[in-house]
Amino acid sequence: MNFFEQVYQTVKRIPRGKVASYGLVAALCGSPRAARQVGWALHQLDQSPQLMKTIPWHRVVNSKGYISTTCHTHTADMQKRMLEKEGIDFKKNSELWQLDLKKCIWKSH
DNA sequence: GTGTTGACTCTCC
DNA sequence: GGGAGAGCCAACA
Repeated sequence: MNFFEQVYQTVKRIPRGKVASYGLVAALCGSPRAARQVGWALHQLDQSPQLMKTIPWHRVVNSKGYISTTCHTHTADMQKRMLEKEGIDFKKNSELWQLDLKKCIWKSH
């Protein structure tokens, strides 16, 4: 299993209504400092509509609770709406949407 | 095989 | 406490 697949497996385990940071997902994949690769792995989902349906990519945000996607096919606004559907509260923080990381962070185990 | 690229995070100052 | 800079690591070209 390569790193990408591990990322996908890990993200799939995030329960509804919870979020994880890139760093957390990376750590669970065995590379605590590979947060950027997690972002990249999720970026690749862009090219597999099938995987995008299966994997809750929207539950992954950066360590501050901000959405940091730059992708045109899945924008920050789209991600925010999907998370709101799952019961996660957002607040507007100087033109950026931020969620309460302390409240919805996913703790595995 | 080497250099570049990121949807990040940590450590200083 | 907040911002800037450096570090990180796997996939691509």
